[in-house]
Amino acid sequence: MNGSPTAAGEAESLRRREASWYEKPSFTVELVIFTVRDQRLQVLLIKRAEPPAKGCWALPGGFLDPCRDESVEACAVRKLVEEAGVRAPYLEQLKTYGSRDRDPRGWIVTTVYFALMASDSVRLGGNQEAVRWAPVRGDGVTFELAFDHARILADAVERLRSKLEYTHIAVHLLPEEFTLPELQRTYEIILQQSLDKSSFRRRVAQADMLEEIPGKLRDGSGRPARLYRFRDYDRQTFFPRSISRHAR
Amino acid sequence: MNGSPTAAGEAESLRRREASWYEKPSFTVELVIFTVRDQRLQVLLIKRAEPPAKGCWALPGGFLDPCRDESVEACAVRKLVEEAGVRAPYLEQLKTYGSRDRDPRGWIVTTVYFALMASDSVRLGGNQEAVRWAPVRGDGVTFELAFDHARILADAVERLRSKLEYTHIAVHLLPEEFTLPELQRTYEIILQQSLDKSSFRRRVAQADMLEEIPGKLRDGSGRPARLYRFRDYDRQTFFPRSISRHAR
DNA sequence: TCTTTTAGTTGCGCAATACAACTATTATGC
DNA sequence: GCATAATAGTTGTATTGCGCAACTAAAAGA
Repeated sequence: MNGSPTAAGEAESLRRREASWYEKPSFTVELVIFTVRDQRLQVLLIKRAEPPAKGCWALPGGFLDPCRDESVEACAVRKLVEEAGVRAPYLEQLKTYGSRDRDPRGWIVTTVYFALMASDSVRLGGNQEAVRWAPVRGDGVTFELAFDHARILADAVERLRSKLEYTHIAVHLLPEEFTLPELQRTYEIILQQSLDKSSFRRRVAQADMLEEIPGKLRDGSGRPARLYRFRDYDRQTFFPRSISRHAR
Repeated sequence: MNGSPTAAGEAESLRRREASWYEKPSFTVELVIFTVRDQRLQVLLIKRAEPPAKGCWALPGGFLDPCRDESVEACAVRKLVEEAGVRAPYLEQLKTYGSRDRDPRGWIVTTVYFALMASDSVRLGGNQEAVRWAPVRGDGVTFELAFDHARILADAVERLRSKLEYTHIAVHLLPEEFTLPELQRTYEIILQQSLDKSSFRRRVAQADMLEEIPGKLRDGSGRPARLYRFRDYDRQTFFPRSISRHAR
């Protein structure tokens, strides 16, 4: 964007800006799409149809198109629609990965987004056999992934878990209407530990993020649970414990 | 990295990968370098010597060099040395910004890193008049910045504040040896609120991140304060309160 | 109607916290 | 030297929040 303050740096930067032979790194966008199905956290993968790593499972994504894409985020939204056939449940930038050795084709910079969606809202697009949901065990899947995608997935899982600690994003993994036991089970599946019922409900109530849907109930084998809807898609903070609490 | 699953998408992606006329977006790295000086949070800015936005203050940074830079992070480290003349106090990836309209030259993708450093460790490189520390008021500086840098700075300030809530990173804004009152004042300056002394010290003690430097004291106008050193540069977690606490 | 199953609430003991008051150690002015 | 100011650091305590377990509630099915 701008040169370094040294004269040499400026000259070099200027040369690069104007020289058409200057080789830019390639730029791609990839997605880590999570859902919870069959009592497991799952991630959407695509079988690569072209080399390199042909036949390997990989995260969906591809090259940014400066003509069609208004922004990196718009590119991610476009790929979300193309790959998973969904609109915009929850999309957040995860991190950008870029180095000389992560792809045999050379210098590639990749900005990774992670998305959350309810499993029932997914309509997988395109060739069904080249797309799959893979259950997450520990910090990744049980088989090999192309390129550095195992590392990326591990980072995404870690981010998901840590955001669960202090935000409400788990609601985006459920359908629009859900029960508190379902919400708690979602937390437990992802965090891989059971939570205390009364403490969980106290937190949810304190945060005041859900509104009850009057009258409606969802029934299973026991007493039916009340239905709730997520109220505020903008607010994110959840946790009453932070260092600001020391303020006086 | 790979094409979409549809036949049309694959063909298009293949064409792009192989066609040399395909125009990639430009890629740059920029830095938000924070320090605390004169009881204020300050950010390092550079006066642009070239158009566009010539003469405007902007965040330091520049184009990635695929020949010299091993990775995006290595590029950030290089620019940190070039611009601020420091090694590696604390460097973290903030976010990637990319859209058609953020720079008049066209599609530019920028990965922004934010760095923390002690003000006494800074040796500003190059032309002194083109480099300055600017105090942060609210979520930015009091004057205009080039491009979308005001937005980027606001995001960086927000990230810094929120990380202060649950990590130790404020220690990187202080010299290697510091006192607890200095550390607390650093938190207060950035969070813009006063904190309770005994609670603050309890937290620091619980986290067990500092080691006392025996004997040494730093004296001001009253009783001298004990000196401490940061122990562990790797660990990050700070906060005992999280939803995992509901586990049983 | 009795048992099972799941939902949802209540009450209590323990532990963490906020707040305030206290002690400690230096410099400074008389 | 002694009182005072200034800052560092500790201690005590009322309150709050939390984990835990026991309880009630509402459905299905035998």
